[in-house]
Amino acid sequence: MTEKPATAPRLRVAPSPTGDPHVGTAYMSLFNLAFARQQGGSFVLRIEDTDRARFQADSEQQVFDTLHWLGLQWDEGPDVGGPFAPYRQSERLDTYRPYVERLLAEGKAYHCWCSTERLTQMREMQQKLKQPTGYDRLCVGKTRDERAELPGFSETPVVRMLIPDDPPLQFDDLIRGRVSAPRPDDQVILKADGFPTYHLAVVVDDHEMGITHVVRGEEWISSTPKHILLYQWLGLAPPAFAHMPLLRNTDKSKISKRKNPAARLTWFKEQGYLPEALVNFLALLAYPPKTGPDGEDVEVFTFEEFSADFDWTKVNPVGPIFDLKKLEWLNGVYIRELGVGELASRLLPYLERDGVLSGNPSLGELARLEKVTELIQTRMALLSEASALVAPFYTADDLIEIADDARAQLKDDSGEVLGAAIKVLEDIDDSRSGVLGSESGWTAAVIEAALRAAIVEGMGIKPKFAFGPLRTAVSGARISPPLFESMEILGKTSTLARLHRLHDELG
RNA sequence: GGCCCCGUUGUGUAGCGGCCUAGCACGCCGCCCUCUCAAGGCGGUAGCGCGGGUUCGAAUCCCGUCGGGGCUACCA
Repeated sequence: MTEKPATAPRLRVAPSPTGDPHVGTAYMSLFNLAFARQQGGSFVLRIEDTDRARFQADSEQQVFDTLHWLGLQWDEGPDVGGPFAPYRQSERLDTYRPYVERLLAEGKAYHCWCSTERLTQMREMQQKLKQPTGYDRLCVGKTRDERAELPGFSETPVVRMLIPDDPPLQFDDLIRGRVSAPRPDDQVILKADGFPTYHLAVVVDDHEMGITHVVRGEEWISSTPKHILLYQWLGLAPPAFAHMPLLRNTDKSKISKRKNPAARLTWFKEQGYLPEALVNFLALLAYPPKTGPDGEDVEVFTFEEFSADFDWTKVNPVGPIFDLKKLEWLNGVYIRELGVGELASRLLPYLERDGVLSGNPSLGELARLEKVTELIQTRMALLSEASALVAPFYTADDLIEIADDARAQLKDDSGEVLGAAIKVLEDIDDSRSGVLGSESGWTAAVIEAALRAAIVEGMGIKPKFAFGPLRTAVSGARISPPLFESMEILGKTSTLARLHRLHDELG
């Protein structure tokens, strides 16, 4: 690990393991990382697992996997360790305890024995009376026994902040400038189960871990006064804050897994998005692209390029709608930029998943895949789209199924066209010739010339209708990779078998 | 309800008082290329929420209004 200067910034992302990793976590990680790298600082991954009710055991590993997949690498974290370990809040309970004791001793916090039922009732009443909601301080200044006399008592107390009359309600934000926030109520900082709430844990850990910049979603603006108050009470210098805009669903609400499948990070991999395309896309949300030499926007770029001149003040505070259209386009751009071999190997997991290839393809199958990949590289927006295009090349000749829409396009003369094609293709010599001899007569160019001569010129049929039936016979589909190249890859025997099959069927 | 954040074409953005008859990209539409579909090339469509100010001049500044969003938990 390289040595960081003492003044280098330290940033963190702090997801909670409560289910499928959220796209917002990747979004926050990206901006945190961009700044950390630019400044030669550190990026920390901390797991905020203080909510034992929503905790999901496999979620943490999924966070690791998805962020790794995206190439957003952290310097310190639960899996890689670091000077401020542990990086799971559930393992840091002893760290929080003295802070709570101190606040209690200094009268800045107090025990509260109010039951959940009483609290709920109180809140409902406040809402009904259109009063601001907030704890009514029934427990302030009372001992356990005094409180136990009153209704709505719970044996296990929580600890609450005693918010003063004049709490700090403004702070400076790197993105928004001077920001105001609501007056907090007496927030719980230690739950009945002994776990801290987010508000206490985040302040303590950010301090203990030397975090200099707190970058998080806009949803936290209203909680920031509580955090600043805690910093003040504990005599700590608060970090710099940057509140990122929230990603939105199409209806402008905060992006959610229920309304938007793209809120789940794992979804992108399933769908066949490239991680570099997703990262690029995320960097375009609420952030302007650079301008090229001709005044054009440069919208395709690497993380390094993004990081190089990243600037918080350029972040747009308006929450962008997460619209997949541009991401699909970007994905296509990245697919086209890949080397053919690289693309083919990235296709493998999808082809296996869709049953096109086995998990252990033969050398011959792989060689063919590379040839096919070349044909379909410009024909995909998503990696998962390859399966349908590739499948005919790995299907036995007598198992090619003719799709309904392809069959519907066959015309009365399709049989004759197929017959003519068969006749002329049979005459092409596909034997390897010459001593150096890798050349065969069975090439796309030769095939095309023969077919054109026989059908287009010989029969006077327009190319579109001349080749349609052949495409259907060879691929079983209305849309396919280029026909002549496909025939070359399939080989003479296979091509003729498929033509014969449809020809015979049409009578 | 209260408090807070925000408001440029369908989407992402540029614009920071005159260079704006508002630029770029994606999308969409059309044309070209063409064996299908893509890719590629060319062209087109569409926007400053509204109302007041300030100013010689406002998308840009101020106020109001409307609209959207967030928070308002012993969730993060």
